Amino acid sequence: MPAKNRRSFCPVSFALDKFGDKWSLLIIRDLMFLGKETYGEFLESSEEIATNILADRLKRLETEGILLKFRDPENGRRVIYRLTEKGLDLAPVLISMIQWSSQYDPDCGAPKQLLQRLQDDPDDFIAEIRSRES
Amino acid sequence: MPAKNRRSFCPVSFALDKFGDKWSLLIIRDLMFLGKETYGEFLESSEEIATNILADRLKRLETEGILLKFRDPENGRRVIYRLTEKGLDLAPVLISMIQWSSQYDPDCGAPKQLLQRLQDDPDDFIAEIRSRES
DNA sequence: CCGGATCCGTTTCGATACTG
DNA sequence: CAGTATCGAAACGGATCCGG
Repeated sequence: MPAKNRRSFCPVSFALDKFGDKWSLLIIRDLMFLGKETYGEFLESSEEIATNILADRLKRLETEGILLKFRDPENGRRVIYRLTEKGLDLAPVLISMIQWSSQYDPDCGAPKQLLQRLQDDPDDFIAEIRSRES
Repeated sequence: MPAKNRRSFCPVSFALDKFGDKWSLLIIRDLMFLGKETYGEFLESSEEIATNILADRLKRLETEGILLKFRDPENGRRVIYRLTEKGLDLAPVLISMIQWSSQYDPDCGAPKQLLQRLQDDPDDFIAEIRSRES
């Protein structure tokens, strides 16, 4: 049976407060699964986020400690965004969303190979995400 | 390395389109973890959703096939909402959000016992959610 | 009463144009 | 390339009303 003290159960709303809008998780997906890391690359995503919204969400996610921002040491004009540990720890959330979507829309674009791997050994996949540099 | 065909990778946005707003996942949480099943019970949640927003989200989630609505056979005036299979299959998403929140805010209200159980044997917990009647 | 629908002031979002 | 500024559109929240 469910918990009695309903008032104090708010882990879901804690998470939604951090990334529960229309765009934040898409940015995190870009970083985690599509290897993107610059403002311009996020803009290229098929969902077509507006520039002001993107800037706002990047700022908020940085404030939340989910991603961090720094200049490319090899190209001072390039700004790079990267997931922090806290952001990388969102991998299971993204993965379960991808699995659910694939179950109910097989044509949603998740590669079969990726799905198989996520099912067989998700921890291995997460480990790879973490180890990825540049 | 990330996939090349970025255009066609949209499982995350598929999911967000279904429940990626401020309220839908909170309703699903109420159904899945707090044993709520009526309009009035959803209104009592600490996030204080407005009546018009609640009605709209319930309708949308029903349209998406995530929950269904029917009259209480034992009380014709009572309307009951319940998760469908498709809705129950969102359990891993909710669970990973709860785990993430608990990791970064231990005071967010997830009972230690629940967390332990989710970590030890999540499938067992999901099975219980599924088997729950009334 | 319960489960909404309607109206309306306010906040937030987002498309576009523009800038350092 | 990486953002701001502006301004109309949409969503939200609160109050109130309505039907069974």
